[in-house]
Amino acid sequence: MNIYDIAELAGVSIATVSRVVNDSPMVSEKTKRRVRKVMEENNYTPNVFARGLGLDSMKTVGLMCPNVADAYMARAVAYLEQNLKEYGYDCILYCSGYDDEERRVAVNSILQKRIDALVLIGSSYAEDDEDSEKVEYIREAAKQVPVFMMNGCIRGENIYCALCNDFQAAHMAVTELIQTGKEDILFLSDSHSYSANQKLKGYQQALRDAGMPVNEKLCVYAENRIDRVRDLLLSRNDLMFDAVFATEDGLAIGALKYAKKRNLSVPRDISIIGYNNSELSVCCDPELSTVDSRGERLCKIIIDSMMLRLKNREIRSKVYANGFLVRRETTDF
Amino acid sequence: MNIYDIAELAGVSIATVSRVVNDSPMVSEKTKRRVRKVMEENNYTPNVFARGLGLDSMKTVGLMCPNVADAYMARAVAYLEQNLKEYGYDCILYCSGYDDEERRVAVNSILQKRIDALVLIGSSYAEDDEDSEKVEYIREAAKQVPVFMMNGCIRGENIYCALCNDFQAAHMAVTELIQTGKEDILFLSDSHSYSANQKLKGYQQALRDAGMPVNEKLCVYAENRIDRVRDLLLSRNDLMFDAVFATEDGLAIGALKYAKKRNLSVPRDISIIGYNNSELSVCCDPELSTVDSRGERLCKIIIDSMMLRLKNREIRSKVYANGFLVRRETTDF
DNA sequence: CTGAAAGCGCTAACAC
DNA sequence: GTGTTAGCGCTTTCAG
Repeated sequence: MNIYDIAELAGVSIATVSRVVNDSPMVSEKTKRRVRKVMEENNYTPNVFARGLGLDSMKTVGLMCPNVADAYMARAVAYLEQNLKEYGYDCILYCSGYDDEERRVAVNSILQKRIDALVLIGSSYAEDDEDSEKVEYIREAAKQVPVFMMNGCIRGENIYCALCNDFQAAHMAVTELIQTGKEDILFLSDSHSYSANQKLKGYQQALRDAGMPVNEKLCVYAENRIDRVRDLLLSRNDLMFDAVFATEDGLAIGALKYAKKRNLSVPRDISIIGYNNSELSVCCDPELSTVDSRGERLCKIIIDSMMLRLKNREIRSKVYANGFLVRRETTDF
Repeated sequence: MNIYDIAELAGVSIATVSRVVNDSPMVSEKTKRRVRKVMEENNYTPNVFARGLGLDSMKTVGLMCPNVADAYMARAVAYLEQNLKEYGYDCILYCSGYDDEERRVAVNSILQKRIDALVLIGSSYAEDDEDSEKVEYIREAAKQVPVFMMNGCIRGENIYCALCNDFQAAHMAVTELIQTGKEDILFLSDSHSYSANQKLKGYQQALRDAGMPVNEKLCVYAENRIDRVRDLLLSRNDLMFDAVFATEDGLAIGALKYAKKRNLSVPRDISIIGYNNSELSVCCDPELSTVDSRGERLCKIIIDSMMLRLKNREIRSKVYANGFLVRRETTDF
């Protein structure tokens, strides 16, 4: 059943049918009704390919992230998909992995689908060094479609970024720790992404602002796996700390497991703050204080800007949201 | 840059270019090389829409689930996407929500994208009553594309199901509980899906097989939210139980929180078993014994069958995988 | 082994 | 308001 069939059955031309499909105002209500009736009776739906060919768009946006199995990204994808759908856009999903070459390939593949916009989810798409050659493929992509980065930041034409102000959030969280009397605060991270580095800077600045020393040794990196983190901390007898600021909830829980193994009381002997306010943070015991990094807010910003951008309106190329601390049992307050 | 440009530059006809693109054997290696060179030099990629129009396929599969933010579904989506990509298929993602009407709409929307296959993730797509009118829209969809159900089961032409043998898994888990001397085992669930009902039957059968009574009161349903479950159990003073078999890890953790609040020792006073072997199960304290419901295995089965099916081979319409118990601290063993 | 040409189903400019 | 028609870029007979 195609447009010709409908046209014939309705006794009009295909142009008219097309107009009805696109709800053009230049068709009389009467014919519209008639054509619509035929379409419904025959359960007609326009062929998306033909439509795409003509319009060079299929109303699809590409969603790309290193790994949807990650809770943070999954939440973002869920939110974006949900809302994009309401604007009539479908999503094609692409998990790129964390490897640079894989990513380049992934972006090129997804571009071939003639998506209307691309959103890159997660801070791993941007190294700290904004001008790195490594992200040239993203600038290249932006020549074809508008690129939206969630928690990443690359300066460039047609690239739009929405980020949590990680510096501010980390500063706030660490300051909180300091105020409860903690003196040796461990910075625990699993990455050197732009975002992770912002958190590090916030951590360091908070210490300086409080007139405390910044001990390089207290900055440790570990794979984001609970058992690994626990074992690593257990093995580092050289480290003395009475608080942990982790850049991911998973890391924080690793620290919690470490504390338990060491028979340390939380938060008395050791306070812990995580990041992302994920489901994990309420599973553990005691429950984890954590920074809410405003995932939903960022998604919303991205969708709103995208819709404006697709109408060729001017939009801001960089928007921040402030994180806030969710206080639970792993900190005093 | 389209097929005509390439044809001209390579000094051949568009038909030949098309053949090269599709790696047809009826082109001499020599011309193939020449054409390929031109394509690469000009960075040519065929227009997917035009291609779709001709082939009536864009090598895309539709992935549908109620909610990707759910860890189980996110993992499934991640796995499927990853592997489908290797076969040259892209994924369009559609989160349908849990409402019946939404689902119907979702399936129809996704079908309009002319996907090559549809996979329905999660047991919520199938009610226990296999012949329910409610799932007619799925049978309807199967008339257009092969439908693959992960953990759902509907009998029908062109519908293929891969499921965890939840009956067996539940039976095994509950039997384990019984063997450690537990007598009042609570069945805790959040749904009446096909899958949830299989678990219930497994639970009941295990009790019967052990010559124990099946107490209807010990079968409770709650929303899958840690705090809700905890509060619900706290409020049910009429319930006496020394073990919990939960159909989701989240529910089990709710029970764990309940135990803690009540100052019950786990697993001595109360043993707990969850379901899905999710990340949550190792976050909590003590760590959760849980049924591994073989998500990856099911995904793999689905992909393998899909590839066969798309080559018009015969495949089995229903395949089971057996679950197994991951023993951790919430049970004795 | 290669080329010419007829679609695929729709949009949009143009004519009436 | 409505119809005619020329594309959109590719696949696929059918000839040669």
